[in-house]
Amino acid sequence: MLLYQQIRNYIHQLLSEGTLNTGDKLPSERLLQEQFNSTRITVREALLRLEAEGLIYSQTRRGWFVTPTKLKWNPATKVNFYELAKQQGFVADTQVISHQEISNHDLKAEFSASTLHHLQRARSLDERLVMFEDIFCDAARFDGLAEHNLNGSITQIMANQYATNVVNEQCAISVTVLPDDVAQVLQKNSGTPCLKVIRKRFDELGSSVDYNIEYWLHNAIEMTVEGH
Amino acid sequence: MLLYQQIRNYIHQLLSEGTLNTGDKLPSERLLQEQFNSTRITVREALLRLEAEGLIYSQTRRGWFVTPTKLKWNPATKVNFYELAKQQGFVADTQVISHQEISNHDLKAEFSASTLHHLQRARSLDERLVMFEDIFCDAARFDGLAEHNLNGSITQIMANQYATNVVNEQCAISVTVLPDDVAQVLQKNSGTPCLKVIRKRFDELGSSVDYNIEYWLHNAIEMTVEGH
DNA sequence: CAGTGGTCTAGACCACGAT
DNA sequence: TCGTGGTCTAGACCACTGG
Repeated sequence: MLLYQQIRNYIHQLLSEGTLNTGDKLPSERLLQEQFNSTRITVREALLRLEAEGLIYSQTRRGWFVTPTKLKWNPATKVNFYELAKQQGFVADTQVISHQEISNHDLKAEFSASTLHHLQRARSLDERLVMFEDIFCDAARFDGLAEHNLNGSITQIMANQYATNVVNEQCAISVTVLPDDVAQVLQKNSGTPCLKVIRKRFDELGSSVDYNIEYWLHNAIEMTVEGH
Repeated sequence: MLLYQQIRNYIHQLLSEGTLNTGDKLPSERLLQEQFNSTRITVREALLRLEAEGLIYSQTRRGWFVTPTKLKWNPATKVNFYELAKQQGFVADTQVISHQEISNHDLKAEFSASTLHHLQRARSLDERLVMFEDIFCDAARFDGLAEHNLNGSITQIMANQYATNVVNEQCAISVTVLPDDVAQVLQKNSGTPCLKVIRKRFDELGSSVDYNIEYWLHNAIEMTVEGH
């Protein structure tokens, strides 16, 4: 059998035995290298595949760690992130990265408005950064948005402060890697795999409420969808 | 800037310029190595990230190629795979890998039946293998299933031959890598990233019709979901 | 300070694909 | 037969983390 597969199987075994548990640190690359009489290149080959598999993740220059349980999320419901996380035993947190109004946007197909809010946020579960989002919405319609607490649910602010309710939404979900600027915010290497979710949300009249782009660490989330 | 990022950017540029188009073969690893005065390890670092990004894929010992357009698929509708593919300009195909009846299954939670059909199929778009699925259903309820053409829509067979209609379904979607046996069927390396979709489908009475596990090449599919 | 992962060099052998 | 990607060796230097 291939050497990197042997190493991979070895880690698999440590995981299934319970020798390694959620959040634990793996043996260092150099230790594994010695143990298998191999080289770091080959050890990393195994570790990178385990990462793609969603079982482990790395923290730059700190080590490799066992991935915690995934958050189960249904994109077709109006989610309250905090509530959802709490139900599943996580402590959630949100931080605003930036907020500005932009006038030359390329979302003409979505918004007739010339000026949009552009809000960037990052979210974490149990202190672990797992998601980054860009939120775009009509600046005139949601005038003074920044005066509210942008760390919580935007949906709730829209409902309570602006009498705007989301009744419909479309998601497009694909697998890709974090863009470089997002990777930096989430303290990941550029090239880290992720789940990209583009959400368009509409009100009762069928006009756009907001347009969101979410990047989830692929090993932090599992999506559920119900049909019919 | 990092060398492997330079190489990655170079390929990005070839793609956006249109120098490289859908299905085209990339320059060989050794050619890129010379061009950047580097080594194959570093070139592969760049190529593997482009693969994770979904932009290119490799065919063993044939080369690296530009990924075709993704199939857009809504898991919450009753899909006819062929129809969907045709609408989007693909030629679809299905092949049965194996079919057997199993009696000691670990789907007790889903099926009270002691014996199940276990059908394995692979599907391709434009001759490119993109999906593998395991289908489980009650052997007694769908007695003689194998006598029908299993290359087409199972949903249709169930409706027409067994008066069974799916009215409800639950999907769980996550990112992982192809299991080794699946990778072999799809002619991929073990460790290739994929989208794993587990679908449970129910009839009017709320009992399980079938239980499917689908593995999609992550760069072959984009999912859409509508809510409310 | 020592230990870690991130990046990189300069080679090598192999099995398989195309021809 | 020759070119390709797949795997592997045996080192190296760097920037950062943690004690």
